[in-house]
Amino acid sequence: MTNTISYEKVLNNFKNLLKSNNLKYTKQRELILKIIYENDGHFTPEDIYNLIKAYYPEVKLGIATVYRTLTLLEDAHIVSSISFGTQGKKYEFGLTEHHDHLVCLKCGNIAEFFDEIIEKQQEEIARKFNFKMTNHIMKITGICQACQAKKDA
Amino acid sequence: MTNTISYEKVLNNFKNLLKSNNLKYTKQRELILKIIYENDGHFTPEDIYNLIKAYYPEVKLGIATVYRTLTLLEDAHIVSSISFGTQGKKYEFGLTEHHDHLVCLKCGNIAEFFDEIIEKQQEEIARKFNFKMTNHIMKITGICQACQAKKDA
DNA sequence: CTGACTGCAAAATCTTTGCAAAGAC
DNA sequence: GTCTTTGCAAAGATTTTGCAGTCAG
Repeated sequence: MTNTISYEKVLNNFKNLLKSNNLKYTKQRELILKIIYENDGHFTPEDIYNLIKAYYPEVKLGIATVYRTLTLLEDAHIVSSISFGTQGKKYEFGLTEHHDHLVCLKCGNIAEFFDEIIEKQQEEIARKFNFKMTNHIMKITGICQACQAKKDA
Repeated sequence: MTNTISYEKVLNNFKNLLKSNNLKYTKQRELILKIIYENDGHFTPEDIYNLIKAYYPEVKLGIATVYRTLTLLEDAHIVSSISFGTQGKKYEFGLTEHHDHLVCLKCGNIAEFFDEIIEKQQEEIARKFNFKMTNHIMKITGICQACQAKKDA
């Protein structure tokens, strides 16, 4: 999903968040946010770790910091995650319009969509159950068009 | 969701499945299926392991067998699973009508619902993307009515 | 300076695997 | 009897935690 907020604004958001929680602004935290913002897509913590190692080899970084920062960013709703059972989670930039996912079982690619009717119905259902909805996810799994086109298997 | 198929039929399904794949019918496999069928609900592999230990203390059972059997049952669509990120999966009996879930973040309870409109829209979206849908899940997370009623925190 | 942050390695979870003994057919 | 299954314990995979040194404010 295309980013609708400038990186400048996002970074300021983040800085303010840190400041107001007595947390520190560090190079590692900034780069983790930046990588996710700039590389539109869905990444595992390890992906993010590797990307930073590749793009910014001069920066010291441990995988634990990636995990800790992702938790921080997710709590602040700056990133959001999508779970893959045993195979962990993937993270994406979260300050876009809400959307759901189509996950290809063959190539692992993730497409996004937004459907007004589904959103409305979800709210309706939560209301019906007196359920205070804080989040909702929808994931359609199957085979994407590209993989269907491939001859093999 | 209430079971609409008798245990007898389910068991026969399973036996046939085993036979036609040259697999063996064992006490452990039967009990795992039975526990899931009889205790309507959502269970972790460990839950299932503990339930069987409690109800059938005379049967020898290792947790690995639970995992192996759940994989088998899920492949056969006899059970289905719902993922909780790092915290593993929960399994439920799968030969019921399709339905989605409302997961309470406080008490972990899972409620179920079915919405025709959402189902239709999902198919519509898959069609739009030329996506061959094999599965779809929807999970609404939040606070259930009971937990909202509790005074604390 | 002071308290938060970091990397590292160890620990914790959850799940899978290797293997010899046991069991189904 | 043969080939699959099982339990156990060890190994894997992913994520979290403890800690001493480092760094931001």
